[in-house]
Amino acid sequence: MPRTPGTPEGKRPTLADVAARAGVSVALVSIVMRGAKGAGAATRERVLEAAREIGYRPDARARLLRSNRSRLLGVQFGLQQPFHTDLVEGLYAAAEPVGYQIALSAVAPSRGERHAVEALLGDRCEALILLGPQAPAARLAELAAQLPVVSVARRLRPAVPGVDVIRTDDDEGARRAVDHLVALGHRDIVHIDGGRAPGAADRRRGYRTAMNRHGLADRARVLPGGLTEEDGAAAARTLLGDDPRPTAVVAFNDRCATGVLDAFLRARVPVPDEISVVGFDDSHLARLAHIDLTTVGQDIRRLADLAVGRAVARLEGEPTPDGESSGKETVIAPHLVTRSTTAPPRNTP
Amino acid sequence: MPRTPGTPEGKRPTLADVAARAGVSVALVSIVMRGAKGAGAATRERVLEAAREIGYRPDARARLLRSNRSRLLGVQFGLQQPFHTDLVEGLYAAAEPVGYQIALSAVAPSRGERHAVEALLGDRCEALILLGPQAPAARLAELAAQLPVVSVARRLRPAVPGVDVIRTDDDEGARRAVDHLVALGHRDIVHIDGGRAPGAADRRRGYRTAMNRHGLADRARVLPGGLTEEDGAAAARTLLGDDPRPTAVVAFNDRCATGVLDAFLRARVPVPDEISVVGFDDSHLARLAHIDLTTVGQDIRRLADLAVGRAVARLEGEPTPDGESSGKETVIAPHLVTRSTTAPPRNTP
DNA sequence: GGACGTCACTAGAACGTTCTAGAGCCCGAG
DNA sequence: CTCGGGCTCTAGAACGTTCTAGTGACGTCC
Repeated sequence: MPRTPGTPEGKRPTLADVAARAGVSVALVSIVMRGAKGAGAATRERVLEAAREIGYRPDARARLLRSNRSRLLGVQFGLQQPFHTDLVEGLYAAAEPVGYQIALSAVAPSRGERHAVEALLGDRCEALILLGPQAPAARLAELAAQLPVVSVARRLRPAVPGVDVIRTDDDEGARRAVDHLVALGHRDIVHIDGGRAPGAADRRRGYRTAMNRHGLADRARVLPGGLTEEDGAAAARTLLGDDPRPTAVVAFNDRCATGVLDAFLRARVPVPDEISVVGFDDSHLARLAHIDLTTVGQDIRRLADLAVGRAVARLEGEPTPDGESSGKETVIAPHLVTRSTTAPPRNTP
Repeated sequence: MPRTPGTPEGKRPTLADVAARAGVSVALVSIVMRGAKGAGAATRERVLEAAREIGYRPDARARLLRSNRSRLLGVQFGLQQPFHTDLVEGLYAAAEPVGYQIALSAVAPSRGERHAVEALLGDRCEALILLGPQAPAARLAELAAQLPVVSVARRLRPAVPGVDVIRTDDDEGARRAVDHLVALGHRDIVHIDGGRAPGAADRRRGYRTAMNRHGLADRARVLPGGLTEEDGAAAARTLLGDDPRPTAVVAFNDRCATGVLDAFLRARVPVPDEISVVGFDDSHLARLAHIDLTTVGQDIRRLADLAVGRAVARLEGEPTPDGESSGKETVIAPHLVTRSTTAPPRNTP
């Protein structure tokens, strides 16, 4: 087995090993490895060479232990949620340029939020970025007392002190979906909601507001849904039984919309000819050529950038302007992505 | 802001703080916190009480730094791959009872495997569990020289010294799919493959073997596919153009199969009446009521258990039996999950 | 020619744990 | 009574880093 020669078997090389080999002090090696100033060019090269030779790799933990900064952002996300995984990718990208690392902790059926957060805290993360957290406000407040907490995609009403919120304007998103459909000529527009999921209440409200605004209050109808394909399909089956069927559906999210699409397809109800469908999230799913779903896009890249930005701002000074730290909410405007699942209703008056 | 009183603002409590409060030595607190023996019942209670009062939480990093064990298993996975996320959940579950933690590092378009692994190594993981790694064998060998490496779902031919492999018998899986279809009466069975994806070659081979075995060698046909819905849909569209259409399709995985299903649905080709479809993985997707896909199930729970088991075995002794450590391969048998996308062909002779 | 800067480098103390020795105590066996 | 052995507990040294406070050596400025 290829093992670097000169290194005691099984023990990974440390600063001291590099220092010995390069004939300098440990402190100087530390300086070189960090790229800090205070080392001559020639020595620097010599140290780097020595490090390369024995395969030195800095020990992140020891490093963090000493410098009381871990430069670690803890991210809690749902393993099965496409929107979350997209977001995680954005977070990685956003954290690197500002010199932070991401520590991931997944929430899954067998692993609750509590567990996930405990792991992150044990890892000495400096701040927490929680994607769509379900924890009660009190718990979030408790966490915020210990370290900066950013909630992404979960609105907090009333605001929780110390918890920043980054979210898409769900309300506005649902309104845009309705506006789009109305502009196409639809009047019987139904909403399949997301139940108690984060953002669901806002989207419901946005839908109602828009319907009212267009004088369609009496036609507004909200069907209980959820965030999986299954929920969407179930709701769609309900719609299939209706006699004057609605001509358009605004679904809670893309997964839900996909379920709707599928149910219609199976029932031989052509989309968008007989019924239009709008999703929410603009996830990978929606973009697949064969689905090509009209949807409300959340600016994932921006959400991620802002989440990291807020956390970092809290960490690096930002001298808690008023009072203590009130918990700032940043709302991003969504945008409608028009694809092929929406069209004017068949019998436009 | 609620802050634990008695603690210096902004600094998290340490063993020393607990010790001071409980009036004992630091070492004793350490003993109590670890649940090690060597502390009296009364003192133990008193220490725990003190810890609770000031909100003490052990510092994982310092802990690991000292005891040269990190008890950390580094897991590399693809953010967008349902099969991987399912597996990750299983890994969490498998690691906990044996006293190990999981450190996650995601691979995404913007974040290559190299990057992901570097992060894990920096975190001082004791072993690496790589889900469907694409890295060249040489790279894996290099890693294996430093620490135990387990490759899940990627076969290594020839075996890489020091790298254990845990995988499903892809070959057998594809054979079972074909057997099932043949038993139903199908003869024109096409395979939509996974290109260069891990496992694809084996599934292709299994398909061919089974076709031969049933005397259908001349009807065997492999269409280039891939691992996304899009790939499946594209291949399905090709099939739609055929005049004597095949009566059954074995897709590389569930996502691919879903794409196939969708394309057929849109073309008004009823499944399974006119054509049967089999997937691979038995992912969440396949189980959705409205998809209800016949598929080849991989025993995810078992794969996860074994992966953790192999890593731990390497770590805890297992005195490298023969020679050095040859790299052990464990192959799990897949099972066919019959759902509603397969049926006898319409015109059974 | 002394005071002062700057530059390259170093010694040694942190950081928050765990671990190794060993100290003090009480109890029962001889 | 003494000895050994078990308990409970403690002091202090690790672990691999970074940071603070230097030490010399060499210029530069009046």
